[in-house]
Amino acid sequence: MQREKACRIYSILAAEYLDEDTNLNFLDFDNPFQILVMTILSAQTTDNMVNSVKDDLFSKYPDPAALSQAKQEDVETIIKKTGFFRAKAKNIIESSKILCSDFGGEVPRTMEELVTLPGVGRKTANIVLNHAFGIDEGIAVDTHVKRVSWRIGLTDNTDPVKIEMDLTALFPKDAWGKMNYLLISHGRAICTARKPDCERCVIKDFCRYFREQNS
DNA sequence: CTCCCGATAT
DNA sequence: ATATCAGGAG
Repeated sequence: MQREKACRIYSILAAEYLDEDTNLNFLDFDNPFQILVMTILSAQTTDNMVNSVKDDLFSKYPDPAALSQAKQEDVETIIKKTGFFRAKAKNIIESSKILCSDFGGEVPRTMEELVTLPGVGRKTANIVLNHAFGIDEGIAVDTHVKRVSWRIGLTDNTDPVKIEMDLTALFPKDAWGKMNYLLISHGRAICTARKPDCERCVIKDFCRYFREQNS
């Protein structure tokens, strides 16, 4: 994929999904601690499901100090709807302990430090860096970004790290956060996993998958 | 690679 | 009934 073509795709998607008021968030957070915890909870569930437990979770555990001392069973009950609740409860409690012991109770601002937290991989770290601190370290590659960028032909890889390298090479740095948002928006609305609605797709003329379906 | 796990769409 | 959802750890 050439940069010029990628840039064209970006422009079309931006016109479709971005306006001046778009905040680029799917998770409803108030501070870095919240976006960190909520992104850990977002694995293999919907953003709406994570947003629905926000108030119950943070009214009881508003900061790392409080969550680090929580009973795992109590946290499990609150976050159960998000799935993987035992592993996630353990991870957000343990991560809170590390925030207190190693980072002065603050969310660290580097990739290397963030991925030391249990439940935090490269995707979650990229989300925290971009949304909490406005840092474009890379592009968060989740299931939507992976599927849509592969279908379009922005990448030929299936490994998330390689996909991220392809995408960051293709787009200017100040577009990385927006590209993540655009690919997810398009993946949810049109380029769905099961039955993509190619007829209503605004970038079908640039899409490898659409071309192959009609050949 | 498997496991973690509930809610929803198809 | 089964695939899928803002993934990560072992």
